[in-house]
Amino acid sequence: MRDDPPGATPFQPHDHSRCTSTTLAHAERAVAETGARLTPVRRRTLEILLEAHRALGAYEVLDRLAQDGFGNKPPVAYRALDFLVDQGLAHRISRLNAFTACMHPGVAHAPAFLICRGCNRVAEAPADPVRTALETAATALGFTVERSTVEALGLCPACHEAP
Amino acid sequence: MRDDPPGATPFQPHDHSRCTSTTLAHAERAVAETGARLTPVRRRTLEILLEAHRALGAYEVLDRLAQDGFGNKPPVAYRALDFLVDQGLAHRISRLNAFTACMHPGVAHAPAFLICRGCNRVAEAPADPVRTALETAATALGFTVERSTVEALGLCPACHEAP
DNA sequence: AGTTGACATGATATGTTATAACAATATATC
DNA sequence: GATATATTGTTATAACATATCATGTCAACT
Ligand SMILES: [Zn+2]
Ligand SMILES: [Zn+2]
Ligand SMILES: [Zn+2]
Ligand SMILES: [Zn+2]
Repeated sequence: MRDDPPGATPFQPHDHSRCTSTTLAHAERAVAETGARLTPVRRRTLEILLEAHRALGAYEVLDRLAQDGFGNKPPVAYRALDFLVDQGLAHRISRLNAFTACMHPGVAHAPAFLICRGCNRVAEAPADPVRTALETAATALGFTVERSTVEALGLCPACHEAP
Repeated sequence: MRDDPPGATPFQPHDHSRCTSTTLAHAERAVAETGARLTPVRRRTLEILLEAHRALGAYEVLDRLAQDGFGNKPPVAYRALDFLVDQGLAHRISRLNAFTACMHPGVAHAPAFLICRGCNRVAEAPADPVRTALETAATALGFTVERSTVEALGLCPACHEAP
């Protein structure tokens, strides 16, 4: 479980190495519980995402993996990324065709993503009210929502001040 | 301006040829007002989207354009599609990397898209409450939203009954 | 009518993102 | 240790998107 101050996001300054190690430690446990394995490629892929703190394209991830001696063919990256997404350890940012480490692993959540066009960082915002509103709109049309994507593009606090 | 019954979507049965011709007629006028031109490729592209009533990939559109004697190279489709999106006559569905004709042209709107995984049709749902909720969540983190994407995947009324 | 400039289209080439299919290897289970 | 299952590696290709330059079209101005 994370012990970040409430409202912490990649936008605020924070102890990043701790942010990374805490999440990795959680991942080990969480994955084991499901019977799956956090193998070297998968673990390294998660580290890469955590180090970046922004959305990375699959091929950016792949380059780094290859540098570390793992395979250098697309499926290597896509498989690891898909695994992390399935396990709730990473998210796919549809708008960017890219991936980012989850900042709240272990907590059931379907966040809204806030994508800063200044610094490219991505934060997760609580989206329960958003999804409720979406459900309501969909239900009015007889539509049953199974999964949904909520992404906002704009400016984070830091980039807002220094454009 | 459209005169569909309120709540009409591609999910309900409707007079589709009318749906198409009404929208095209509107497009002619709306585009002219902006000083732009609804050229043959552009018009045909809009027709293609309207006929499909679902999201089409750029290359699907391109194939149909080529069959009709237009160019068969990617930029032909992408330029026409980008034009329609700029004019508010079509929308890009991020999740599908695909495009769909706007069902409410002329009305300022930033809809939520309801994507049926059964029949692949796409409907637009009013999303004002959704965006308000998103703004609220973003503002709480000091984030300024400029554009946003709201897309839901699920089942439309028809596909819900006949799976 | 001829010139000009803005817009639009055509064509070539390339870049980017993603998956299918199969072979090789590691790991768990009996 | 034999068998089944999960994982990784590799090849090849599909699908999506853009940069760039050449050519054509049209309306405005002189
Ligand atoms: Zn998350
Ligand atoms: Zn920023
Ligand atoms: Zn629309
Ligand atoms: Zn359906």
